[in-house]
Amino acid sequence: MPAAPKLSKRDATRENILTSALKLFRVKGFEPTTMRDIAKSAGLSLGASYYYFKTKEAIVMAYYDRVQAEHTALAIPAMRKAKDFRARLGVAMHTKLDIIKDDRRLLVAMFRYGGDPDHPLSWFGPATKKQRELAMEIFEAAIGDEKLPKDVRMLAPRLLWTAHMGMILYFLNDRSAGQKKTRALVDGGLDLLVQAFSMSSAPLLQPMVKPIRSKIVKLLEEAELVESSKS
Amino acid sequence: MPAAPKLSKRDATRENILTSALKLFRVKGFEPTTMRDIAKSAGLSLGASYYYFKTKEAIVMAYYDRVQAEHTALAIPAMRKAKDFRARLGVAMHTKLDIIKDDRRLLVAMFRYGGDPDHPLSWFGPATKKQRELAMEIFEAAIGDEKLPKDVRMLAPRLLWTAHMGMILYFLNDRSAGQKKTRALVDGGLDLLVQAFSMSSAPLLQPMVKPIRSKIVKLLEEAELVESSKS
DNA sequence: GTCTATAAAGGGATAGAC
DNA sequence: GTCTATCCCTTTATAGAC
Repeated sequence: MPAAPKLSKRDATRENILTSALKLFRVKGFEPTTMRDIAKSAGLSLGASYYYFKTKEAIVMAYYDRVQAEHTALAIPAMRKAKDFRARLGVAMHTKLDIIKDDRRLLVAMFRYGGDPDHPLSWFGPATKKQRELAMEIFEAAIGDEKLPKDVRMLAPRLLWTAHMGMILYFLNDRSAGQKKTRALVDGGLDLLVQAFSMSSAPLLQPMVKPIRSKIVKLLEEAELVESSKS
Repeated sequence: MPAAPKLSKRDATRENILTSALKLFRVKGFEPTTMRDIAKSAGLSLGASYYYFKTKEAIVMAYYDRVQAEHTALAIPAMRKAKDFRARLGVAMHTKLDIIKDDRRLLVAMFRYGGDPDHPLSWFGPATKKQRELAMEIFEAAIGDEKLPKDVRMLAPRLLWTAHMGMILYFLNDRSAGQKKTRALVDGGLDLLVQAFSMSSAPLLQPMVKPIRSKIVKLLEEAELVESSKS
């Protein structure tokens, strides 16, 4: 661990609030924890807490920024040591679960405004853009130089990001011990996915696969779910 | 239109509140509309409104019950007239969009607690079970007697329900005029889906397809995303 | 059973003083 | 930057009118 960087007073207070809030969220859940609880636990007034975090959800956002940074720091080096594509994908997904494993109660808040395009915390809005990009970089790295058709290569990071969102949704609802059902689903899902990738580039299957691939690409481009390749 | 069924006073008042609330939600959105607004607009006291709807979300739930009933009433007869599987699927999806087309602002409230297993309005909870089942019955009917492998046949309604949830999520975020991007995505998506179904049962492809199918079934059963077939 | 009126608990968010 | 006071809201509750 590097010498703890001297935190400005501002950052120290922020950190203090964040830590207190996460502790409470983990124990009581997101909704039952009030900003008054958080302020008290951090030894601050309610107003001061709002000075640092404009909304309760903003605290969860700050937590999630940290998750993303941690995920990058953990997954990228570990993937370098992984022996193949399948292994890299496993690392990408499982390290994410390792990081959030105790935080099901608080992650629900992240899913709250996904469907609401008018909300600043929408999944597709600018407030969450950096998080999306960071996450997608990890999947980018997981693919690495795996040999894939160009269009599949282009789609893959977003596909993996979407699968990873689904994984988190399943994880939130997974009451099995240690969320082992999620772990199993990830492993089985990735096996299938890798098989699909390899089929997508198998030379013998190209006559059947290629027109399907281009239909998919066209559909997603028109839906603006991926950026158009010709622009 | 059949002679308006005589509503009990209770039902008339409920209806009145619901109508007033929906009007406000459509104009102002879900969150900015207060129960006070709704009560005033319905010409009732705040207490009376709460007498009929315990929470603000309960109003949206009542709306969604109505959507489901309407969807059944609209889609089932229309599907009988449709000429084939693809057409029935198109009817199932597009009639849903027809019904909710002006209600993007209020449907966001339905997505709010989807990821939260502790919330009564969770997507997977008992409060929303009847809605899920009603929706799945429609997809059941859309499949009809289409010739499909037994395992695919079993999975298909849930697959379609999931796709339909994705459609709604896209729809909520679709700012194109008349949400025509959603319509196009549905059409293209269904074309691909039907192609996938037909490949799943094509005799020539069975050697390749069958092991994949059983892997998928096993995975979903273990994840309890479908009920086990052997029980 | 249906409703009004009213109060009050409790929480998110903000204004403005220090 | 930090605090107190305050606003407005959801929700619960109560007492009583019809």
